[in-house]
Amino acid sequence: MTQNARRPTRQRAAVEAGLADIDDFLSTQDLHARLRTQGQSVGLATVYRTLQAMATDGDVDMMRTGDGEALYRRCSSGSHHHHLVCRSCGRTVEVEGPAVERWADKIGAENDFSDVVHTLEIVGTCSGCQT
Amino acid sequence: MTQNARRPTRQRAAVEAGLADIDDFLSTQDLHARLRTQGQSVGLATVYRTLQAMATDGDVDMMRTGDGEALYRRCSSGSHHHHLVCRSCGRTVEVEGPAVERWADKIGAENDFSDVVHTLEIVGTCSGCQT
DNA sequence: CTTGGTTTTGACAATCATTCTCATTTAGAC
DNA sequence: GTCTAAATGAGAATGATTGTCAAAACCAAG
Repeated sequence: MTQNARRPTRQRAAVEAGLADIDDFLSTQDLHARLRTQGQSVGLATVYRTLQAMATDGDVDMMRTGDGEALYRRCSSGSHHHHLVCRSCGRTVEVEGPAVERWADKIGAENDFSDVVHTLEIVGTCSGCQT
Repeated sequence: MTQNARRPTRQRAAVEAGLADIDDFLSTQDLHARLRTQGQSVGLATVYRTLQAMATDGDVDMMRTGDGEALYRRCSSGSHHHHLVCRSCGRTVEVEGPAVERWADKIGAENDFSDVVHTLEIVGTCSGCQT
């Protein structure tokens, strides 16, 4: 399914390297800015294209902020997990739920869906942000 | 937390009525267009504000398309559920997972997060769209 | 029924992430 | 080197969403 027919280019390498530096989710714009700061010259459109391609190939994790912005993070080598995010300060806790994974896969199978993936996000107000 | 201090206005009623007509998810823009077609005069910004308010108050379901667009649908009388969406044709199946609800709440509580809500979406390719 | 204070609305400008365009530059194969 | 398809980049274009702010609607009190 995942066509690894992507060409290795300087820009792609830069994106991968930039992603490797960071442990958090960051937006395409952020990554682009970072690369620029580091003196790497990569076009914004290219960063968009590359991140999207990597997401489709499963090479990075992708999630969306509450207002629909796409965030990417280097794939923590297969360990699939989800996030508990504070709606106020953005603090993020990674959580795992094996049961959820199984449940999602089962639901997909029951309905004859293939290549099933799922996104799950828990949002709340963290203790530090409660008035 | 959810202030039901919203004022009943003609526009709010129109939005609610428009939503009641439809069984599917539709975008703010769509709803606005529909209302216009029906001769209802409601400003676009108002539809945005109203839908968002209703979503916060839990009066409508909200989900996001793959490209981040917000879709709303009249809340099927409080029954919280999730969606299995076909990445190709957009066909949507509603699914429920009580265990997931409990799990999400537990995770929130364990981390001292309050007002915990969660979003979960399962995406796959439905049987009709498999090459 | 007026008055006054507040909330809501609406038209339109402004934002801003993302996508598109298309000429130019590469990577890879021969 | 030569050729071709894929990749890039600069900037324009798109399009959903949000901001602005004066005018209109709501509600409670007089």
